[in-house]
Formats: sequence, C-alpha cells, structure tokens
Amino acid sequence: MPERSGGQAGKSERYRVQSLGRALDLLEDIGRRGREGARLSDLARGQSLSKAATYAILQTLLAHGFVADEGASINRRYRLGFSLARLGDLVIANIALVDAALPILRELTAELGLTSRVAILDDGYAVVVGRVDAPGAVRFDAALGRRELPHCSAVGKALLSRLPPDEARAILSRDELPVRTPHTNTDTASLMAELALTARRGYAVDDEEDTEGVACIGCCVFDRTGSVAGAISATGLKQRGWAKRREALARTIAHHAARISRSLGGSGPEPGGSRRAS
Amino acid sequence: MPERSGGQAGKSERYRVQSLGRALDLLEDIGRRGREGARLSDLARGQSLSKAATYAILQTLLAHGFVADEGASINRRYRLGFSLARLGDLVIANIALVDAALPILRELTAELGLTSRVAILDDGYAVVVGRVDAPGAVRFDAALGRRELPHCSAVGKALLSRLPPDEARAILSRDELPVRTPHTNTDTASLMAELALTARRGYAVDDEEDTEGVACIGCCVFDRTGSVAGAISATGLKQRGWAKRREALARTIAHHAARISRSLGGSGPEPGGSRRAS
DNA sequence: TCCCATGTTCGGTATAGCCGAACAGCGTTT
DNA sequence: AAACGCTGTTCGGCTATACCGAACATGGGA
Repeated sequence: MPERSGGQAGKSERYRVQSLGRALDLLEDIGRRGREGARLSDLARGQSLSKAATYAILQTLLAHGFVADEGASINRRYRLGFSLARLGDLVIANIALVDAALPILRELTAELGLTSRVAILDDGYAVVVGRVDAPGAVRFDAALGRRELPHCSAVGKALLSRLPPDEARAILSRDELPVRTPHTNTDTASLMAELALTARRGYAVDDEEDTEGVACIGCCVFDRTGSVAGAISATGLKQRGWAKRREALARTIAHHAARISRSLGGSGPEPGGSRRAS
Repeated sequence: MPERSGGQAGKSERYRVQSLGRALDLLEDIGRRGREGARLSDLARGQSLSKAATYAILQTLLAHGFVADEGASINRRYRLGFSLARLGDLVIANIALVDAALPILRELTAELGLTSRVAILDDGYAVVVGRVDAPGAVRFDAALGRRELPHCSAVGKALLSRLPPDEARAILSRDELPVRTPHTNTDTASLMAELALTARRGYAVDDEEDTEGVACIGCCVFDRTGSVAGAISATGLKQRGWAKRREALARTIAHHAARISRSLGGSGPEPGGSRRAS
C-alpha cells in the first residue's frame, strides 16, 4: 500500500495498529456526514476498503456504542454513537477552566449578543473547549474540540502572544500556514509583530482572517500562578461601525476574561510571559 | 459505571475486528482514570495485553488525537484526547431537542436550584444528551452520553411511560434489572403499574432508587407530531419536606417541559401513546 | 415484475498484530 | 553515589487474524 488517504505523517510509521487507524478514519468520515448518517458502501468506497472489512469495523464500533445504526437492514445508515459523547464529555469535564468560564461567557454573550468561546493551547493549536451560542444568530462553526488555526483566530493569537517569542515563532513556522481568506496573514515576521502588539494592548483581533465577513476579539485568561490558562473570544458578523466598536468590545471581553481569571484564583498575567506546563 | 469491562455479549462474535475492540476497551479504561491519566504499564495489565501491543495501540490513538500524552518519556501519562470531544460534540449537535431544551433547562435550574438534564430513549436506555449543573451544588453524575437505567431514573420512567405497554415490559424484562439502592424496584409488574400512574399524572419520580439520598422528577417532551422527543428531569438531595414539595416541583418541571415541547412545534402528547421512530 | 445496489456471509491467504525478550532512561532507595 | 526497580521503547518471529473476492440474500425503484 503506497499511500494512505487520511495519512497524517507521524514520526514512526511502525509501531502502529493499521486496522485501528482505519477505524478511526472511518469514525471521522461518519462524523463528516452529519445528521443523515453514512451507508456502508459509501464508507467502504471512501476508505478504499472492501465492504467486508468495513462491515467488520462497523460491527465492532456498533457493539461498543461508538456508532449507532438506523433504518432497516437494507439501506442502513450509520451515525456517531453516544459512547463518543460520553467520552468526549469526560475530556471537557477534566478541564477546570471550562467550569469557571461558561457562566461568565453566558453573561458575555447575553451582554453583547455575540457567540463566545473558550480555548486552550494544545500542541500549538487553539482547541475550543467551551462555547455559548448567541441566540438566534448565525451558527458559527465553533464545535468543541475543534482546532483553531493559531495564526488566524483571535483565541489562537491571544494564546500565542503570551508564549516566549521563540516558541511562538516555532509554531508559526512549523507547517505551511493555510490561507483561509484574502485577509489571512501568513507572513511570520508580520505575525510576530502583531503578537507583540496583542500582548501590549491585552487583546487579539481576527478581522475576517479565518472566515469572510466574520470578526473576532480574544483575551487571555490567567490562573493563580499567572500562567496562561486559556483564552476567550467573542465572534460576530463584521458590520459597519466595527472599527468604532472594536475598542469598546475589547474592553468588555477583557473585563470578563479578568473575572474568569479571578474565579480561577488568579489576578493577571505574570510579566515574564510564562506559560502552562504542556 | 456498574459493570462491563471486557466483552459485552453481542450477537455474532465473528465479523468483528479484535484489535479494534481492544483499543476501544482501552479508551474506556483511560476515561475511567480521569484527570490523572493512565500509564502504559497499568493499561497493559488492566487489559491483559503485552506492553508492546498496548504501546502500538496508544501510538495510533495518539496520532489521531483520541488520546493525549503528558509528561516526559519515562512516566508518561495518557488521557483522553480532544478528537473525542470534537466527535462527541457532533453527536449532541445533531439532536434538535438539545438546542430547544438547554435554554429552558437553564431557567429551570436557576428557578429551583436543582441540576437538570434532558435525555432521549435509545435502545431501551435513557441517554443523557444535555445537562445544566446547579451552581455550587453537589456534582451529580450526569455526564453526557451516560445511559441511565430505565427502571430507576426519572427520565427513564418518564420515557417508558409513553411507550406501548408491551414494549415497556420487554425493556424492563430484557436483562437483570440492577439493584442500586434498597429503594430500587425491580419487580416488573409493580414497575408497569407505576408507569401507568406516571403517564396519568404526567410526571415520573425517582425516590432514592438510583442513588441514596438523591431524588428526581422527570417529564416527557413532545414534538410536533405528538411523539415523545425526550424527557427532562430535575435532581436534588432528598431533604425533609420533600413529600410536601413534590407536587409543586412536578408542576414546575411539567410547565417547563411543555415550553420545550412548544419550542419544538408541539403542544402535548398524542393520546395514543405513540413514540419516536427508532 | 425485473433489475440494480445494498447489506451479509463465507473460505483462503498473505499480512500484520501480538508476544517475549532485550534495551534504555529516569526516580528511588539503601 | 551506585545499584536497583520500574518505566517506556525497539526488535525478530510465529501464527492468529484482518482483509479480500466472490457468492448469497434482500429490499427499493422504475
């Protein structure tokens, strides 16, 4: 087998379980289909696997509740199962920041009418660990566990701005930085300068850099040791008057971020720019 | 989590992928360790697998983000990864009932000071798909995706009460009904009578039947076709005066359940006692 | 009704998953 | 400090097993 389809290049191709990798790719694929679910044949085609192998994998996932089946025997559709919800909830429940942030994010969303989220830094990405949707607004793609790109999201830039500069630079020049919109900035030097500005003024801005027409402002949250515990952000459609409102929005978000920090026992950043132990 | 460790007896032992099953068991085991994480050797021992095999499984899960590792090379600890949070969130996001229920459950919790949840019927179990924790209260085990036993939980009995009697009886006599507390009722005939009472008065009661000292009241939610979309419940410590407050609590919960039903476009139950297509 | 595409079942074979053992680091203990 | 004990990592090798291809079964659509 020369080439995998979903192959993320890891260090050692050896010391892996091939069939497990295939099954996990399959789960991602089923998740991608969403509400409608996926059929066995489609999944087999998508993974370049025989129907029989796909069948065996699905039966195993089924027995463990990682997928659920729906419909009669002939056109059965598979969707993600509740075991994933159970384990995924455990992941989130183990993060103290989430408990502290969600009530305050709810106030923030109510106050501004904007969708808000809280994220932490993991492996150089900003991972969304909590969100509060604005009522009746456009549904932004802020799924839990989603990896926000660090160079074109408000939470990402906020988190990077408190990292030692060499670490931030390493993250920003690690891979090819994807271009999401015409406003996406992929120049490392320019991004480093923006991170310095972000640290100075205390908030980060994503101005249509990830999604056209969508703007974001993010601020860091600090724990009792002054280390960065995570970052919060508010997201909304970029409308006229945005430039004028930006400062006021940033002040409000920073205020609530500070409240979350206090709720964690912290008060503000450590001047040294320390960071969480990874 | 009462039982299960290794093999749940499915229909056809054949047509399964053994190594995948082992990996999924491993995930459950890691989740059971919680915040501290698990070490490779412990996991290998727990699964009766060689270290080498466990290592390969973990490396694969790691590459896909289903587990995360923490710490240096020697005493590395594994915990559940964010891919599970991402996929688990997709499971919940695909359920329309959750969006409708959560804002109203928040009001309910604020009003009563009780933890509230919303559940749906899946394979004869009540699966928790949303929850709102009471502020500062005892943290009840209401993790998302958790399967509540149908015979000793308020949501379970509420959901069963709207099923055709023969289906409810089939569920209640399917397996050995576990005894959770001295108050747990495992007598099918008596439970069937209670379901009839539940349907008549419009709310279900769990009086220390699942956890000692904890009481629960649940009500069904109906969609636009009059079918049962799910059930909500409020949970709290059973204190003196409980018997007196019960009726008032039930009225409040039923009121909010009706609001959720209206938000789904429904107004009330279909007299026939129909149910959702599974 | 036929037909097509789907899900299910079945041997056979080469693969790859598992084991045992040996190696290599770090923490702890005497 | 040095030896120990435990950890995680790497390595051949055997054989279980995961995959394939094909045949069967089953429902939906025209």
